[in-house]
Order: sequence, then C-alpha cells, then structure tokens
Amino acid sequence: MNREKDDRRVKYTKMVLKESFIKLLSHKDISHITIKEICEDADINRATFYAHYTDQYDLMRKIENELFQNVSVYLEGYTHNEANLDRVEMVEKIFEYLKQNAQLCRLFLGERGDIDFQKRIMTLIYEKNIDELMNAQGVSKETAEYIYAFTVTGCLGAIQKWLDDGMKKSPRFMSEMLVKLAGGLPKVFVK
Amino acid sequence: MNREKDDRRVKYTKMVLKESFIKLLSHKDISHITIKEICEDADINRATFYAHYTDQYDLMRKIENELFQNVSVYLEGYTHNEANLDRVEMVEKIFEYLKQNAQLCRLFLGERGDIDFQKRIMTLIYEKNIDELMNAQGVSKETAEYIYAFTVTGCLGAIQKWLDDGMKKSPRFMSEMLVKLAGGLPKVFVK
DNA sequence: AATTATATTAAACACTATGTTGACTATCTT
DNA sequence: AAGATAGTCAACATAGTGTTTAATATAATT
Repeated sequence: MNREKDDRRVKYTKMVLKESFIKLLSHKDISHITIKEICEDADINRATFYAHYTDQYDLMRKIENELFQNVSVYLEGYTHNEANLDRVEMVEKIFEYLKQNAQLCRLFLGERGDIDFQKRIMTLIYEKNIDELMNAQGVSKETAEYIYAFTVTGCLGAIQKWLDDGMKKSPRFMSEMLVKLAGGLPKVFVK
Repeated sequence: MNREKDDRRVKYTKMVLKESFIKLLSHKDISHITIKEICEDADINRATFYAHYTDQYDLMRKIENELFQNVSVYLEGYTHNEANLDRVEMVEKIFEYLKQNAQLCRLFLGERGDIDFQKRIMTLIYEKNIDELMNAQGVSKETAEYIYAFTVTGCLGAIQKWLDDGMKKSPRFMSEMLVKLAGGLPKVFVK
C-alpha cells in the first residue's frame, strides 16, 4: 500500500521544480515568472508541471505550506518539551531557525512575501500569549483584538527589518527585544 | 506652453483606464487582470494604453502615487496648521480620511495591497514621532530603529483589521488606541 | 528477472494575450 | 483656420497557456 508521493520520479520532479522556482523567485517577481521558464530551468516537461500544479501561485502556496509545517514541527519541539525554556529562549530558537533557512524566509517572510503566510506564521508564534491578554483587566475583547493585530504585524515588521539588514543582530538580541515589546504592550495599554 | 497632461483627451483616457482598473481590482487579483480586459471595460484602444503605461503594475503604481500625494497634502493641512490639534485629534483626522476614501484604501492599504505603498504611508504619518524616540535615554540607535519598524507595521496591522472589519469602530476610538500603543511603546521598552 | 503499473516525455493543437506598427481620424492649442 | 498631437483601427509576429495523444522510461511487484 504505497502513497503516490513515494514514487522517486515524482519526488524528483517536484524537487527540481521547486528549486528552479525559488531560484527564479529570488531574481524577479512571481508575476513575471512563466511556467515555461520554470520547466526549462528544471528540465521538466511542461505537461508534467500541469500534472502536479495548476500554476505558479499553486506551486508557491505548496512550498509555503511545507515551510509552515516545518516551522510548526520545529516549534512543537520546544513548546512541548520539558526542558524548561523561558520565553526569551523560546523566541531565540525561532530566530535561529529563521537564520538557518535564510533564503526561503527572506522570500516568504520578506517585504515581497505572501501576507497570508506571514500572518499564519506570526499567529502560530504568538497564539500562546493571546489568552492572558484577553483576560487582562480593563481591556475589552475588541480592544484586545486590536492590540493583538498590532503586536503580530509589529513583530513581523521587526523580523523583516532584521532579514533586510542581513540578520546582523543576534537571535538573542532580537528575542529579548521582541519579548519586551510584545509582552509589555498590554500592560502599557492598561496602565 | 502646454503640458501634455493638460490635453482633455489624455485626461479622459487616463481617468477611464484608472476607473476600470480599480473596478476590476475590487473583483480579482491584479495578476489575473489583463490589459485587454482593462481596455475593453474602459472602451479605450489597447494601443492607447501602451502609450501611457507599460503594464498593469505600472498603472497600479501611478494610482498609488497619486493617492500618496493626496494623503500627504491632507496631512500637511493639519500638521502645518496653527489650529492646535493634539495628537489624538491629528490621528483621528487620518482615520476620517481613510473612511472617506474607503474603496481605494481598502485596495491599497488592505491585506492584498502593496507593501511598499503601505510603508510609505505609515512612515509619513509616524515620522514626527521618531525623533523623540531616538533621543530617549537608554535606547541605542539600532534598537530605536527596530522599535520604529515594530510600531509602523503594528499600526498598519491595526488599520488593516479596521478596514477588514468594515470600519465599525469610530476614528476617535482608533486614534486613542493607536496613540496609546505607539506612544507608550518606547517608554515601556526603556522601563 | 520478468511483469505490471505509472510517471514523464515529445509533439502537436487551438486559444489567448502581448507589444508594436502605420495609415487614418478626431480633437486640442494658438 | 492651421498645425500639432492623441486616439483609433486593423494587422502582425511573437509567446505563453492548457490539453491531448502515443511512445518511452522508470519504479514497484511478484
């Protein structure tokens, strides 16, 4: 009982198509990348492309979903563990992961990336904190949602600046700063 | 000595092309809008389109630049005036402007909008505040820049949520909240 | 190792959009 | 009213799209 995906030919095809697409994506905008172009670079027949994806955007979405899965799994490893990491260490791990996957992260989290994907990632990271914000005294549910939106996109902006600056500041620096900013916000607001 | 733009024919052509483009843009993504489609809707010959714009993205960029100019002029009216508005009233004016230009703002500031444009707008609005942040004691220039990036994109996220929610909360509510959040951040950080 | 199953290929197909051209017409400015 | 400029129209070559066919290559199965 084999999954279709297990076929080595399929794996190879998808792999080179993704590689070529990412290569092209780092040179120009997705709207100017043609399917023909991807296939020629990957040396894959165009008909084969259509056997797996509908268009460039479909391919992009599927690459993003994989990255999202990887990040999720990576984070699970630290949230579920008993090795008591405090919040700063937790977030530091995230920045280390971003640094290790710099090329992909630059493309998808960067200025030109997909906004939906970015929000999904940030929500994943921040969702642990929303509850305590909701329960804070003196803050209505609606207000809390706005603080939440502010914080999620704010973190994203800081990460994008970090990526654009060539990730010079250490993961530790970024972590301490963001934890201070994001964590401090609700209190500042209530106060 | 006439500028080309003064020609009524040119004005008309550009006007209907923009109208049709915006109409199409509110129905589907820019990547799926063809030049042929725009011209047919506007009842303008395709050759004429190419006389003014290179492609959809060029047209989009030019519409954005005009919107940016309008917002700038609008803001100047309040920052340069002597009618002493405090900061909350200032920001409230911005939200009133957004509300008046809901259709365009939704398209360009919303989730699917252009990120460059969004940052330009937010920087325009927030640049007055950066100096005092820079001069705050105990904050390095680099850290201040990250706080700035955090704040600008954070405000953007809150505005997008507001637009997505149908602009139900009053401009006053949004203004008071954002001033509290953005203004409070540097202090919280230092503290 | 031989057989079966399936993924990929190559070529052709009709279709649509692109970007440019040149001759003609309508409208502007002075 | 005259000259300049913008827009129209039709045609054109080019390029990408998405699908289909039979042939081929590779994987999985026994």
